[in-house]
Amino acid sequence: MKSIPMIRDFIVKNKLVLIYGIAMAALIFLLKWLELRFIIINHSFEVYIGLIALLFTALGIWLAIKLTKPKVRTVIIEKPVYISPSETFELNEQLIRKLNLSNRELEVLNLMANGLSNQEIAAQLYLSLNTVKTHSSNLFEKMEVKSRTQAIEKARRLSIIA
Amino acid sequence: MKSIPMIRDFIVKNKLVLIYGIAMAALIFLLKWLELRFIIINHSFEVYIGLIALLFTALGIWLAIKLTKPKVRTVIIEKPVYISPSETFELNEQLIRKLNLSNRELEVLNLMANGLSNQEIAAQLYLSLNTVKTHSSNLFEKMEVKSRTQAIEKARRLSIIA
DNA sequence: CCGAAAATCACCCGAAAGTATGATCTGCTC
DNA sequence: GAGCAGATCATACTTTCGGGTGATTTTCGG
Repeated sequence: MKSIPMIRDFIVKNKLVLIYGIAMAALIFLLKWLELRFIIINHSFEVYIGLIALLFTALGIWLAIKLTKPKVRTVIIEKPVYISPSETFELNEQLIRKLNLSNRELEVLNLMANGLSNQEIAAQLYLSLNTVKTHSSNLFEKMEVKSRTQAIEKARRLSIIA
Repeated sequence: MKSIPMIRDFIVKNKLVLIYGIAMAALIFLLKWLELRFIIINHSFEVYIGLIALLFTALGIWLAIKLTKPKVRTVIIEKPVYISPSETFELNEQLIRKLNLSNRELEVLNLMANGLSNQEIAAQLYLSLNTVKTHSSNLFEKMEVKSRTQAIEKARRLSIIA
């Protein structure tokens, strides 16, 4: 019969829940007992409710903390990945065409990816700051991103830039 | 993806909460049944108590989950190294060590490189916006850059991030 | 246990980034 | 020549970033 091992397995897996359930039952019966014992506590009803609330809040906190998985120390694993120096990188022309990025927008994108600010890009391309902003705004809209860092990340992911 | 352990963790947590909720309900209904069967007492009172207990247990769980510091997870740094690595490799090692970036700073750097805003990084790491700013400021200083895009670019160039 | 480093958070402020809108100007095509 | 898209620039505005400073708490090695 498999039922015995299954039951044991169930018990092991749900040990905490079972323990808690039993504790719950005990607590509830204790409360019932208290209630019966001090049946004349009409005046301290609010105190009673408050105690219940406090108790069960603590119980919830305890439960959550108890069942939250143990803390794990942060470990830095340095994992060297050797890659070939041969430039297998190809600009994804098709993708660029699909995104419908203009030349200027691509230039701006590349300079962005090199860490240049809008002001520096403007100087590099002999444009005004406002023009760079316009290009970058249009770029973000076409790429469906909301910031230069997202644009850089997506462009790299799509192999639009090196 | 770093998010997967967190998602799994979230699911696990909720599963436990659900299990607990069901157990609670079962216990309460059992109690009610017992009460109806054998005792004649004011009904609404126990229902009220039960609801209070449920509510505040949920509150406790929520509080604990919300306020508990997230467990730190492993930071895996993949370092692509080009062939003829005898010098480049050492150089990167030295640079990384010389830059003396802390774990948190590296985490922030990686999330930055994924295009996240400071606000999003704060949410991801369960930090305040101010803390993320502090980390990024320290990061920029250590890396000798002046903006997040420069940090991303330099980190890529130095193979500190993928 | 103590001190240093790391991590956390707060407040203020200026700079940069990003949004929205509109206006020229140019080159191309129908 | 009309229409159109790209490029250019502007103004005005909101949001985000980054620097500076100071503070408390955690963590960890000696």
